[in-house]
Amino acid sequence: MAAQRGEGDGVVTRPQGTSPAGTSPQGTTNSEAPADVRERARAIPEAAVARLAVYLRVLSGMVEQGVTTISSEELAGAAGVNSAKLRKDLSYIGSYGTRGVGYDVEVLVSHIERILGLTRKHSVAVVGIGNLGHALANYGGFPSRGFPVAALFDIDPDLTGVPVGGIPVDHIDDITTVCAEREVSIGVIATPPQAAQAVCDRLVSAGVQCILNFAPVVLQVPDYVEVRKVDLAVEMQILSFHVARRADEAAGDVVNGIGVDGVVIRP
Amino acid sequence: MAAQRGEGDGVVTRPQGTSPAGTSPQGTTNSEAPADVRERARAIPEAAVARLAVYLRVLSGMVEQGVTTISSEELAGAAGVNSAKLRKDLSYIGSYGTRGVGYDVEVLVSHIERILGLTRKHSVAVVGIGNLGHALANYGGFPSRGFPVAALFDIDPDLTGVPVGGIPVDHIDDITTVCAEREVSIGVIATPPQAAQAVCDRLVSAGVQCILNFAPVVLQVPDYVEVRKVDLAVEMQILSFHVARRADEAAGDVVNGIGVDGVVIRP
DNA sequence: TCAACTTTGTGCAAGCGTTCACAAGCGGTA
DNA sequence: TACCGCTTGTGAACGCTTGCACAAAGTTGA
Ligand SMILES: NC(=O)c1ccc[n+]([C@@H]2O[C@H](COP(=O)([O-])OP(=O)(O)OC[C@H]3O[C@@H](n4cnc5c(N)ncnc54)[C@H](O)[C@@H]3O)[C@@H](O)[C@H]2O)c1
Ligand SMILES: NC(=O)c1ccc[n+]([C@@H]2O[C@H](COP(=O)([O-])OP(=O)(O)OC[C@H]3O[C@@H](n4cnc5c(N)ncnc54)[C@H](O)[C@@H]3O)[C@@H](O)[C@H]2O)c1
Repeated sequence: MAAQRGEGDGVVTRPQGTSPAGTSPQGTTNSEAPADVRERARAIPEAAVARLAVYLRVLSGMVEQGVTTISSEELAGAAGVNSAKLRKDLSYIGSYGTRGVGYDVEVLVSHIERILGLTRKHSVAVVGIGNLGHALANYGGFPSRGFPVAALFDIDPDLTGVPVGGIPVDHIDDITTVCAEREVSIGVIATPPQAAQAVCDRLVSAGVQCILNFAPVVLQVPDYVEVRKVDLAVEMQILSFHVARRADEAAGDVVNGIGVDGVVIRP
Repeated sequence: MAAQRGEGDGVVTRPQGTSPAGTSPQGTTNSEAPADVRERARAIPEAAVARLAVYLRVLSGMVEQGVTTISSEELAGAAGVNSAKLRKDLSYIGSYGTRGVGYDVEVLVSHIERILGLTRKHSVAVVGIGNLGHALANYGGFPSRGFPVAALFDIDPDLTGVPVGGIPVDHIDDITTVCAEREVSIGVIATPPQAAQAVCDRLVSAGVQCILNFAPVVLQVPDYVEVRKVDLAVEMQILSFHVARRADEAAGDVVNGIGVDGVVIRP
């Protein structure tokens, strides 16, 4: 079973856990034209991929503001990273900058989109149309970024046929046919935790190979399926850890009566 | 400004970006009793903290099932990690296992809770009671894990006073007084992206030092504030990247007519 | 054309995090 | 008590990620 990644791995983490759990044994390929692109894509570190998505969002904003050129320093500032890291990240996808000038925003956007596979459409299915499922189905941020929500599923017969965010809910039992019909490539699990593994299994047998899981459970999937998880309780607990650590530090400083300079708990 | 961590960095996380951007200069503390606990807490890698939260969830399930003792191998399986990693993670918080036997589930639970700071209560405020905010306010998983939702805020006057999930929504202008009154320690941002930085600034001046951000923006905060972000579009794009990579590999293999054995795209 | 200046792309070293592998320690058994 | 089998805890090696620092490569202006 493949390990799943997410948040802090923050993360998160990712996240966060980042070993590319044997998606495939390295087949020595040696075709001519697309080979370098493939090799390159394969070589991009997971951490860099996550940041590329962030750069893409920032750059899209820049395009809308009419910015045509940007330096690594500026982009790094806007994305909240070190500029050396940014340049290294961009170097994984090729050399598209101009020394002395910076990067052409549109060129960069199109190359990042290419690397992230955003030139294809990725239809999304949401399973579990409860509180969270409703929010996801209504969320405009998915379709606008190339991830149209194409199907909704629930086990509750009262929901079947009811349109949410413009799409009628299908019964979970129809998952295989509907997913095939609408070419769903990403499944989102928003069911109660008890149902998550079963739903996951059904998604996998329906041919879905990418899963985003909101249920607080560790899903078991075959190696060829990619799972990412979003676990809000875990996020909260990481924040809690930092609160505790900071409180302990403060307590220690008070005990010592030292009052370490530079530490500002609340300025 | 502190960098913010989240997802995958995954693995996330990171999850992902994981450098402890100078929350404080290392003050050399040397008090006696609690010093080792503090030193230890400080030394736990972020990635390990995220996993400890997962172990805790799994262990809580075990307690309910009446399991009293568990080996690293079993727990690792249930948490989806390698058993060596699990043991190392647990070693960061101390030596509470019994060689030849395993770990006492309840002992482990209480120590992880202590390290994660879950012995204190962490009140949560949600800002932006729209689609997502409603789901979060109604989510039972927060209070049940020691994160009571104590306040809700929105800018929409029509929402003010309306109870959501049992708590009446307050106007964003009252954020400082209400947060102080209810001792809010974690702020959750679920507003549109345009409003996120302003909301973040208000949370920070209200004394909130931990922020969980759902808006797709990079927040700028002072060093002493801890930000974690949940960015669903980024998660989707990471999944998309893997689809693309896999498709490229498959294409390459087909071009070569090799058909690398062991690669199962869809079994 | 040339020099001064700006910014990219990257080799390299240091720092983390993961994994291996095994000694140390514990419980059970004869 | 002495032995055996099992499981923990961790030193050490490895590999990924980060950040520095600088040569290479471009622009601008004279
Ligand atoms: N609400 C939140 O803000 C939030 C936050 C974080 C995580 N989560 C997690 O997301 C999941 C959903 O949360 P929610 O608050 O929307 O719960 P919910 O109870 O409101 O909704 C769950 C939905 O799933 C459906 N369902 C149940 N079993 C199913 C099955 N086998 N197949 C298909 N559908 C099924 C139910 O009919 C219901 O409509 C939970 O696992 C929860 O822990 C929720
Ligand atoms: N809905 C989702 O499933 C989803 C998923 C991922 C990310 N997000 C992100 O979460 C955020 C919220 O999404 P949503 O779908 O709930 O949006 P929404 O429009 O339904 O809700 C936003 C709410 O924020 C309130 N608001 C606006 N400005 C405010 C301010 N200055 N102070 C306080 N409140 C303010 C609005 O009145 C509204 O109630 C967005 O940034 C979105 O990108 C949403």
